Amino acid sequence: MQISSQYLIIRNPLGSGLHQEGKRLTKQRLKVLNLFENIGPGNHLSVEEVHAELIASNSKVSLATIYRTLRLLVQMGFLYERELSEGGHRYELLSHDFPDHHHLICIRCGRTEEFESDKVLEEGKLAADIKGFKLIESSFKVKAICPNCLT
Amino acid sequence: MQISSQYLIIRNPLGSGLHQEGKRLTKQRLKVLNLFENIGPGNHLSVEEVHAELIASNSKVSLATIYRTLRLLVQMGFLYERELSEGGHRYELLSHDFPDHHHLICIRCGRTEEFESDKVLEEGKLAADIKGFKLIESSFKVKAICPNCLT
DNA sequence: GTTGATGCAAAAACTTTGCATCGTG
DNA sequence: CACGATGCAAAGTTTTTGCATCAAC
Repeated sequence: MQISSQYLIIRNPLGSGLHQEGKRLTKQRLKVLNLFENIGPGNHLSVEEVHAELIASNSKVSLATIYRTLRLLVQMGFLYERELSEGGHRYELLSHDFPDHHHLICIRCGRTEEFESDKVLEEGKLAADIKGFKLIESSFKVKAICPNCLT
Repeated sequence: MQISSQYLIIRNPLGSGLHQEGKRLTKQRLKVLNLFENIGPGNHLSVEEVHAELIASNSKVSLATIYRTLRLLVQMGFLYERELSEGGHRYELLSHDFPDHHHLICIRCGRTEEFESDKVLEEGKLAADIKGFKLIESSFKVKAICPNCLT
C-alpha cells in the first residue's frame, strides 16, 4: 500500500499539486491530463476537440468542466495555451523536451511557420530570473507578411 | 493644392495603402487610426474602449465597423493585436520607436512585467528574413510564476 | 460528513454577418 | 453612378456561472 501510494506520487504530480491547494484529484481532471499525455507534447487540441475525444472514449465530461479543468491545468503548469489562430484557444502538454513555441505568422493569410531559437529561450529564462519568477514556458510570435501576400 | 495632396500622402500612408487594395479611405477608418495616434504607441485599447472613446468625441461609429476596422488596420500593419489577458483583444499603434512587446506573465495571478531584449528582436528579424517574410512586429511572452504566487 | 467538483442549462461576453442605405472615388 | 463601407439588428461562437447533486478526502 505504501509502495503504491509512493509510486502514485512520483509519477503523478497532479495529485500532490492539487492537494497542496486544497483541491481534489477527480476522474475528470485525470482524464483530461491523460488525453494530452497520450497525444504527447507538440500536438494541440481545442476545447471542443478535448470534449469530443473524451466522449469518444466513453468518458462523459461536460464542456463546462473541460473549460474549468483546462484553466486549472494551465495555471498549474501542465498545459500551454496557444492563441495563434482565431476560433478559440488550443492547448498542448508542456514538456521540457519541447520547449519551443516560436512562430512566424502572416498577418494577411494566417500562414504559420515554426522555428527554433535557443537565444530566445535563454532571454526568456534570463528575464524570469531577474524578476524572481519561476519560468514555466515561453512563446515568441513574429508577425510578418509572407511572400505570397507581398505580391 | 498639390502640396497639400503630397503632404497627405507622406504623412498618411493609410490612404494610399487602402487605394492599392481597392479599398476606401472613410471617416470612420481615419477616426479609429487617429485615436491610436493620439494616445501614442505603448498604450492599448480594447474594442469597447475604442467604441466608447469615439462616442465620447461625438463620432458615431458602430461596434461592427470598429471590429471590421481594427482587423483591417492590423492586417495593414498599423496596429498590433495583444492577447495578454482575458476578456477580448487589445490593440495598440505599431511604431518603429517602440518595437518591443516582451512580457513576463504570471500564470496564477496575471501580473505582467515588461522587458526589453534586442537579441530577441534580432532573432525575429532573422526568422522572417530566412523564410522571405516582411517583418511587421514580434512579441515574446514568457509565462512564469511570480514570487508572490510561489509562496 | 464537509466541502470542493461536476453537470446542466441559462446567461454572458465576444464577434460576425445579411441587408438596406450611404458615401467615396 | 458603381461599388465598397456603414449601421443596425440578428445570429453565431466562445466562455462563464448559478445551483442542485455528486464524490473526494
